[in-house]
Amino acid sequence: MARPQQTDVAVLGALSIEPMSGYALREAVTSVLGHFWHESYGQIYPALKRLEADGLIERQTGTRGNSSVFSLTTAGADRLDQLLAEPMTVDRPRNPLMLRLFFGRRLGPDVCQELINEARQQATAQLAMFEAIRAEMATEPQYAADRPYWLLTVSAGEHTARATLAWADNCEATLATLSRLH
Amino acid sequence: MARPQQTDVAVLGALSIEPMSGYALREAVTSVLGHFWHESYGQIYPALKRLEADGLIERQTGTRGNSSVFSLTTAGADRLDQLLAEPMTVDRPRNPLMLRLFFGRRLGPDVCQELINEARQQATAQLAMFEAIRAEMATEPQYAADRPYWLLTVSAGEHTARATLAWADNCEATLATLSRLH
DNA sequence: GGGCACATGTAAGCTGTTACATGATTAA
DNA sequence: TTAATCATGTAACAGCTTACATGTGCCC
Repeated sequence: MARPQQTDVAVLGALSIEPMSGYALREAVTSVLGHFWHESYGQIYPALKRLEADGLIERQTGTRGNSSVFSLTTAGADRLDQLLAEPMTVDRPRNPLMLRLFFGRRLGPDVCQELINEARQQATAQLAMFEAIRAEMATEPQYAADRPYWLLTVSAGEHTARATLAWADNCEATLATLSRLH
Repeated sequence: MARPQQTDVAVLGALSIEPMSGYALREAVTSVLGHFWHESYGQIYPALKRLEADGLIERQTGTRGNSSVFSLTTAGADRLDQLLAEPMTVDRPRNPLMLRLFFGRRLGPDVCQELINEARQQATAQLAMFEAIRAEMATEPQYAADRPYWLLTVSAGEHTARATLAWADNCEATLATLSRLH
């Protein structure tokens, strides 16, 4: 069937920025790609094993006893470019907040308002996080060539978060009316 | 472990609006919840079987030979309310477009621009779809009590789509500059 | 010596998709 | 009659999470 190996893109991509251990890879994916991507250890370690067996990455012994540092091989870089150029898999959305709001009549306007308030708080927290990411990037001159692309994803996150806040404001008025009619 | 059964929420929820067959259920989920939810036959039919065995839904013989119409039982309605009130599962984001743009340096500015143009077209198509949904809802007085909640989800989709368009405009300027430096 | 962060990996099991198999009804 | 749509279901498999098992090195 060969669905594009999305995990491979993330792993090879991260190692293309700089060599690191599986643990650091997970850290990097969580903290840097966290707002649009996710990988668990159960995905990462088998992926590293497979990619190593395929000659796409190389393992060097790290500074600690049992630790390894993985880096891209030439074949790995080619494979990454090939994967990046493949058509993207359609994302099948599953938004549990929307599912609840759609059946919101059963929950009532006040519970719906609480759910939306949660979403608002998350969006606010995200905007603060993006602010911090921008500040941090400005202090790291070594990634200058990648930075403009990274900022595209930060900007996307900011636009989405601000859209959530605007939407939440809209909802508030509607739900207040419904609540008054109780 | 008992992760909340999200499929059950969608199935019970849909049947709470009106009784229907498994096939119609799939249709309804795809067309009505499509912009924020998804279910496949491989999920729906086993779920219907299980929910029937648990006495949460009832099966009546439909108009066609082998067809069934499912409707909520009282226990099913209770279960739905219970599931809706449960905390939402955290969504683990996986946005293949952002993953590609993050490593966009390897693709180059022109390919990135193409990817963003695709996203823009999708957002435009979505806005047209939401327009159509609003028009259709206005002609269906029987769902008046649910409509305000449904419109919350439509509004969310519209805000997100407009945010995508604004973001795409932003990106275009950045990428045009990068392209000129080639 | 104890706790924490770093580090690697596996196994069980659930979720969800895809492809397949089958058949009824309706409209052209 | 034949194609499209309606309709039900299963089996194989891919993807992913969680929990577990194990160990190192550093700092207090």
